[in-house]
Amino acid sequence: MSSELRGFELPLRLLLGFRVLIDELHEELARQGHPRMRPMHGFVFQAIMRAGGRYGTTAADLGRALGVSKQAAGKTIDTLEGLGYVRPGHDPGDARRKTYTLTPHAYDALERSEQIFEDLRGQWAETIGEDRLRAMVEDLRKVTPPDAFQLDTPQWFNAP
Amino acid sequence: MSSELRGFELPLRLLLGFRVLIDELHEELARQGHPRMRPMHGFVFQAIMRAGGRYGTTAADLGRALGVSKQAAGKTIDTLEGLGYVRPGHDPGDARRKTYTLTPHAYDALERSEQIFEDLRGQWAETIGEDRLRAMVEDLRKVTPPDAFQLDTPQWFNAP
DNA sequence: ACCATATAGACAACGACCTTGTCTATCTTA
DNA sequence: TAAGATAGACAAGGTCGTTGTCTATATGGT
Repeated sequence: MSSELRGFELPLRLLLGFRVLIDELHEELARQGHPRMRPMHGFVFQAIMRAGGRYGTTAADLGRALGVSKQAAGKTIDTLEGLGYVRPGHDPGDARRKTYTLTPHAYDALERSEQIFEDLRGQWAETIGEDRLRAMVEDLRKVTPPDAFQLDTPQWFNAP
Repeated sequence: MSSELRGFELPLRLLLGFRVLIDELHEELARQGHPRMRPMHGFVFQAIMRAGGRYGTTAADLGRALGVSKQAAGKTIDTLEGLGYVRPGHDPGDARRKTYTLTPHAYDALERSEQIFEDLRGQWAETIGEDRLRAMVEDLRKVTPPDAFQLDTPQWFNAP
């Protein structure tokens, strides 16, 4: 950081911290049988779990959960289906709904992600101290919205 | 956060912290005469200052600094020129180079950004304590690369 | 001084991902 | 039972990135 731009350091370090964790996560996931999984997908998996009804999640549900159009969500689902992470189903009570549920492959990715994040967290704790790391997360919770899931990150970053 | 996804909280909070700061920055910048400025642009301004030669920065320079192709950097520069943030110049020693420099309007945006970030930082300090905030940045410095400027964030997030 | 190589920039084609709009089928509700 | 809402399919278009190609200009070895 140049000295004349001191104020930029906080946001920059937050972004870099996120990137470091996500990059290392996906390097390790690639080694563990998930080479095609993208940073976006973990968020999408969680949105699919949250947004779904009794018989699964539709593209329209997912679009609402992610803050994108149903068409965009539909294309994301097509990609995930091609990668074997979701599988189509149907809602017996509503013939319009084409639902999707996560496959065991997706749950495997989520479980491995959880383990890898815990390992990375352990490395951070070794570097900065367990108490300081706990304080960091606790403090970030105080300054961020409690239940944010509409990330829509890619577009947001340089949207019109 | 659901309890079964505890490991996701650290990266998620880092991303949300970044988003909160950037969103509030740009809301305020919009009020202060920079309504068309995008999150990407602040990074680009800094890259233009860093990457440039004696007579300014070329699209090729900027592309290298940002980690994108010279064509993509050229389009970004066209946008910034249209918004009045950069102005073309030339290098008397090299007729190939079409250089660009930041305009006073861009420096105005950078100075206002600096001030707004300091205000936001002050709000965070009130919420979590000045010492804890300083500790957070210090700790993040220990776990992130010291001099990262190849953010290429939009593409990275859901690249192929 | 000369020629091979590298680089800047312009232009074109294309791909990924998002958007809006439209259409039909199906569900819900007054 | 009819009106309105919603799901999904399809098409067209925008933004932003990519690679490839071409010309003009520098640079460096001979």
